Amino acid sequence: MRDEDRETIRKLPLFSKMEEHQFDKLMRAAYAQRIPPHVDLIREGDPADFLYLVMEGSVELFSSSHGRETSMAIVSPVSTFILAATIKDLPFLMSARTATACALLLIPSQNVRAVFEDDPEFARAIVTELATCYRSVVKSMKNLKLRTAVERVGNYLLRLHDKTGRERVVTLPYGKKNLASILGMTPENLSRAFGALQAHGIIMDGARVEIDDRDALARFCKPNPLIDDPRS
Amino acid sequence: MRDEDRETIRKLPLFSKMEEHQFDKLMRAAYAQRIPPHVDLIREGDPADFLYLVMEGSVELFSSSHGRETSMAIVSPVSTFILAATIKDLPFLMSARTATACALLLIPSQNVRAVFEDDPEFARAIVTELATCYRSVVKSMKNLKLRTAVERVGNYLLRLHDKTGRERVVTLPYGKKNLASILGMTPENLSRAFGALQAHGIIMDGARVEIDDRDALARFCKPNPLIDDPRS
DNA sequence: TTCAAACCTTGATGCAGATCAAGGATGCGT
DNA sequence: ACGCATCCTTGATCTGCATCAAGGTTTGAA
Repeated sequence: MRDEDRETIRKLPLFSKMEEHQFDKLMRAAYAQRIPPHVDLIREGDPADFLYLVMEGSVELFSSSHGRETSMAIVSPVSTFILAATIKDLPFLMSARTATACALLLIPSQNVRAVFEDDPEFARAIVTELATCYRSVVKSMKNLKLRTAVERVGNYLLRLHDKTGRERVVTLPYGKKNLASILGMTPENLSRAFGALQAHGIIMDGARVEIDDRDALARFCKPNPLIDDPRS
Repeated sequence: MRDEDRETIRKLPLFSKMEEHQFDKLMRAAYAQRIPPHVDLIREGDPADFLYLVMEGSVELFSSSHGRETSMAIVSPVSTFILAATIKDLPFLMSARTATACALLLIPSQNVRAVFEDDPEFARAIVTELATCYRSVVKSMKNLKLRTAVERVGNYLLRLHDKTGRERVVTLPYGKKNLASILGMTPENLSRAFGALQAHGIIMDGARVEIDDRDALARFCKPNPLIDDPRS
């Protein structure tokens, strides 16, 4: 692993307060990987042998049962996934695949659990991380159950608009097929949703989206901080 | 608080390993309440002033936004709710109301956070609790997205059947209106779902359900441990 | 016992979104 | 430039579930 990466990781809330030698122990056991897009990483039901850290790119968490499949969440840098399974030493509840090309860091679960037992600061940091994960699943469940497909797309655009400094034009960071899956709908429906939103302040042009009238968009899709605000 | 309750609480995984004086501190600050059914306890967006423990009865977590409402989870004894909000000192993401008459214990969040800082064993226990909560939300999201309404009802019956020692007859623990909400559908549809399941091994009679052919039921609604098993 | 209220069931209809199908557009290797 | 594959869009149809409406049943109070 490059020293630069090591420093980035060390500064993450999850690792910043732990003892140096414990951090060393984790990093020595860890290894970095670069993975192309659309590669399967883990399959639900498998034992949680590693804790994953997404350094670059994005990973899709999804789940399937008896022929149906659904996307559960998208993980962006820099954050972990399957922390809960790692800590409880239980099988994964979700599968994961790369959405884009990724740089990942894998830390053996055994080491994570060992340091978790030894280093109270690390244990406390894990609490915060898990609480964040928990709240983010709750939020995405609310997003899904309380909104129509068109509203979900609209709110997604609003968040994207915020993240990119409210430039007039935003560019979709994924292919529309992926995006549809992330937003919990089929590609066909995403297409129609974009079409419908053109009556509410946006202008579509391929992957470029012009936010022409943000207020109109917001009026239509009613953003709610208890669903959309990533900090709350 | 009665000594008996105190002992029950002390034995919960969340509290069993913490230091005695820290436990004392929490319990002195806590207070017990008995609440009738269908009473609102907290409203989403409010600050998380207390951590709640359900000692008896059951509590429904739900959420609403712009006129729509949806049930998110049901909390049964003995467990906590809104732990994540308490720890992070952020507003609730869900509202809560009693589903049945309840005995609750309220612990001021400040005290929880203080002990969390002081007692590493408590911090570690919170990790386990949060990981469990996280996994249970993921499971209910999968239940919701990967199954039809009829399948959800069928799997609910299978779980109920297990919990009551696989007696031939099970009794529904809630009114059907409540049950519908818990299972994420309208009362009308729950009725129809019970009707549909009579072709797959059950015989309905009001709140009594006769499990006539468990295998047929299971064949139809395809239980999956990664959704249904509460221990995994 | 009777009446009212709540609960439950059943049928008819409506809507959101999935699925199916086909026709562009775009990109890529040769 | 060509052919081919993938992606994206659009329209038609289908399905699951919600909604609306009405009738039946249970419960509890007077």
